[in-house]
Amino acid sequence: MAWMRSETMATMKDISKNAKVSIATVSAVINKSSYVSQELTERVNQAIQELNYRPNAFARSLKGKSTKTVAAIVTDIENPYYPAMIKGMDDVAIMNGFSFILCNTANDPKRFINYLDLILEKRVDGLLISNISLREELEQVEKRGLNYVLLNRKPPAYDKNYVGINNHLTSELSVKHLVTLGYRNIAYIGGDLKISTAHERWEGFQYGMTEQGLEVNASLVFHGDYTIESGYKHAKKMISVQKRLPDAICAASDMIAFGAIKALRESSIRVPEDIAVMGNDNNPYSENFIVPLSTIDHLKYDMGKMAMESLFERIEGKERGIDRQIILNPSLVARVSCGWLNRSKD
Amino acid sequence: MAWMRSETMATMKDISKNAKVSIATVSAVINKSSYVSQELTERVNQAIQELNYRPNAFARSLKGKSTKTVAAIVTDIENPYYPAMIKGMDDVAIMNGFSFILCNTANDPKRFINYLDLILEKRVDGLLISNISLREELEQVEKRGLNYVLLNRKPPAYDKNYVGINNHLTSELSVKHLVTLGYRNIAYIGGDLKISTAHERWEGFQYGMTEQGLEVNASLVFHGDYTIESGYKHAKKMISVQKRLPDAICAASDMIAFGAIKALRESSIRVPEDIAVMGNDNNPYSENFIVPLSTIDHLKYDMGKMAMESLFERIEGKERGIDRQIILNPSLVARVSCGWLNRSKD
DNA sequence: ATGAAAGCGCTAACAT
DNA sequence: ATGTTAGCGCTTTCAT
Repeated sequence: MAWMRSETMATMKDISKNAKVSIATVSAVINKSSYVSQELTERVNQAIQELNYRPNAFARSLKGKSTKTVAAIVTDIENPYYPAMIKGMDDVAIMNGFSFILCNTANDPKRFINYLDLILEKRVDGLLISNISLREELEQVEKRGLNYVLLNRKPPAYDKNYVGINNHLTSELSVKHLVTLGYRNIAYIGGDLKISTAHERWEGFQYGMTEQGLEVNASLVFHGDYTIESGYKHAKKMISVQKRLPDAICAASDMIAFGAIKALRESSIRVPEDIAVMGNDNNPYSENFIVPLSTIDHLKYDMGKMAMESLFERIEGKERGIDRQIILNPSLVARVSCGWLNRSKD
Repeated sequence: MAWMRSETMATMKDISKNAKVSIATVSAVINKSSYVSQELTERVNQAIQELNYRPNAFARSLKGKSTKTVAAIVTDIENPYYPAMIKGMDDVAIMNGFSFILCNTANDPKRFINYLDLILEKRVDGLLISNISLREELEQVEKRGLNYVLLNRKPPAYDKNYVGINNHLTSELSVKHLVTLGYRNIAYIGGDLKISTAHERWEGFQYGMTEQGLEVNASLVFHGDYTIESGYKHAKKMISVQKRLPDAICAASDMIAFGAIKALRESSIRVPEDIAVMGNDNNPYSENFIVPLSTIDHLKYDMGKMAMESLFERIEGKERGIDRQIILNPSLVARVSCGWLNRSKD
């Protein structure tokens, strides 16, 4: 009765009995690994249909080497930065006939370690990790001998398998855009400097300012984290402390920009009329934000895609697989939060 | 050399040799399945440390019954409706010590079938499916004898394992909110009626209108799909066709509302001053949308969570597991797109 | 308290 | 062209 939920699925043995052939023949038919006569092939296929047979992937990879499985550990699937990235990974995995285990740590370091062990037990062929900032976390990965590539964030001075975007350039682009539009007195609200991307964006900001012949005003620099709350808090502080507001804010993430704009609006300061705000990362929310946010796009889908491709090169190349870093270039997305016209300010 | 990426990991046999005990003893130590002397236990643990051993989950579930794995098939991980739902599922899976395979079909029916077979081959213990609308798709699942629970959407007249929200009520709530605020001439822009949720929301709208003693004006009703584009298109059409606009729009999803508001703004029609717009589903974008959107919250996280809990009941209860449907109640989230005050319109 | 050995479902080398 | 058989890593009786 094919329609019944059979507690134990049919096995090759069942097929071989049903089709009155040997197990090896069944295997040969399924894997097309050697010639089998028309007749037996049919009998076997027939039996497979009848018994609703599906090979057991475990038994298979017990013998063989590969489990045809890859995994990814990401810090927060609810953060809009990641879904596109995950889709990029998944698409490539599928394309290669691999299955893909997604592990969401929800920013819990304990869950991270648990996942590492789980992945080991599942004998996964490769692992993508989005967001390792601490060298110790990386060590946990390496000491387990996992085949991995890092995504997005990386620990200090890491120079191996990594795919990310040129964060330094994101800020340069921001500054250049702002300056082109006529803004010169620019505040910076950044992320946690312990995170590589935040660090790079901050460096890029300083570099960009210098390049434009501008000075970074230390009283207009804030470091927090990539959240709405942090952007809100620091903008509030800036508003209350400064007698004269800067004419632009360069935020290190769109979330920060959202928070800053909220704070600004609460004080009836208009964006972009009174002050320009530049985001960074092109969050899917940004286009339709209260004020459509000018920002820097990060090619998140491609990041995931290329990271997975890179991982597959390592998997294919077995032990070898030369370490390499892929750095994607960001691009400017001009919307309305920075205005469009050259305004002259006294 | 523990730091080396060993192509083949240590096995129980290796441990047993290293610790000079039998394989059975190793197994007993690892699973605490029978008493082992202090001394041997230590020797075994020692060897496990040294060889960096991790049990092979495959071999394990080859013998035993359960693979300790669940899967979920979702239609679109990039749609902001789902990440929270997925997190709910994942959290419960983790809690139960199961691993969780996420399958994203990207709305591709072929990928759906492929995933079904994959899941079968991996001998997954249970499956969650968000978004089956077609009876034929369900049949594919059932004929494979999979242990599943449906989420969010369901095929017509489906009365088995399902977790969703009361879509009928979402529209009732919308209408009631609108009417309370003084709106009476209400347009409806809905989704694809072949989708259960869209159908239910449309039914709920009609019911709600009647309940409020209002008539549904057929020329103000549009059915499309849950996208920005669809909302935009139908609002445009309405604007161009109607000599006199309704005083409110009830949209069947936040995306539709976004699109409608876009169209409205393009025609310099203000929201909520000139027309109120009500969303549905409380998309994470909505709070900070161009005009913060009043909408109906869907408890997406809980949907995922409860669906997974329901699935575990089925897994635990083996073959049994009574079929049941869990319907969550939505709630109103009043923001600015519908205004706050009772306005009198002639 | 410990160990030997059978067997889970499959693949692949070897026989026939 | 087809079948026999030895493992893969582990769990689990069953002996000792």
